[in-house]
Amino acid sequence: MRVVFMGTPDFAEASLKKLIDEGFPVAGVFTQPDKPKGRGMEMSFSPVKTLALANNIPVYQPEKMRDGTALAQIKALAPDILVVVAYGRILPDDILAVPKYGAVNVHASLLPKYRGSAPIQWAVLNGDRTTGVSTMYLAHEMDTGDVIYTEETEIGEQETSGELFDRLKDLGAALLVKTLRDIEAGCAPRTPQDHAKASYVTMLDKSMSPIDWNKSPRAVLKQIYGLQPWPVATMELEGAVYRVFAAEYTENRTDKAPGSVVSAGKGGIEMACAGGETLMITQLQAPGKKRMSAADFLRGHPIKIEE
RNA sequence: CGCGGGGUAGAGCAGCUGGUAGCUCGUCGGGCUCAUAACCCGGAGGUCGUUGGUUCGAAUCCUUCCCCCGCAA
Repeated sequence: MRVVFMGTPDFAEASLKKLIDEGFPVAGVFTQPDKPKGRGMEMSFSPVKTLALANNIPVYQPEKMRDGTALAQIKALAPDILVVVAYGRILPDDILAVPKYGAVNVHASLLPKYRGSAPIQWAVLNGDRTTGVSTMYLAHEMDTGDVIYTEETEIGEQETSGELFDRLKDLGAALLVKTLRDIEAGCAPRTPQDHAKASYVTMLDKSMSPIDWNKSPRAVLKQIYGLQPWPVATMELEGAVYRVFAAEYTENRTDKAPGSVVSAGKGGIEMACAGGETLMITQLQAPGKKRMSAADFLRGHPIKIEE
């Protein structure tokens, strides 16, 4: 089964690696054009490109998908199937129609829930207990295609989006292999999505970072873990904005207004939330500093508790 | 040359209008206590990231490089 792979970030890299390891012939790889990244704006390759180069797989990085160039390249590669994982581009129908088995996609949610850009993060942010990965056929509209397989997994109470991301990319890769094998064997199921139950999620942005202490401790905690590794929840303390990385539930109650510091000690910084409940902040990062435990932070930044 | 913050005892910080360094915690020893993440007394621990320079003298001023962090992508 001759494969052409399209993808860009590490989530896609995991799937490509699995395909290579499992012996699928990958005829070519499409990935986003190189862009300057990081401090110093150095040019960098996408994880998928780096992996493809290391395996001597031809890499294609078209700027446009609809000017015919990409279509010609794909036709020349003559794939049996097109595998698209977090490529970051909408593919025109004429490209999807090239391979005889069509185009399949790995999506990090239990479709039709969480169609869109950041399904993993939103599953955490919304406090879901479980989520999963799905493989589906690509359709004209994004994430609406028929589902092939899904696999569910639990979300840890204090699991960050990044950690969940790492697990799901491997689950997705394994599910992709199963999907391709069964498609080739002709025994892959094909289940239309229940579009009435569909939900959509958008990309995260920094405006979601500031913590609203008028929410429940669990909602705040999920915000803290869901926004990692990016854009990271933030809180204001004595005039400065801190990035918050970890928190623990408490049994305590307080009369103080949400957002007040209830206590600050070795256990962390205890903040008042909605309904008199509190949440213990245990790891944060001051501007220009590395992230550190709240206890370490307090040694150099004693906090005055207002009665 | 994308913009900016920072590198000082094990940890977190202060000192930075130049005169060989201080705070909190930790650690070690002793004391007090039924007891303690409590309290008291005492001790150890730092070539102040690196290179060169200015100076009678630099953590403090200028310079080289390294590393960390945020923004932007």
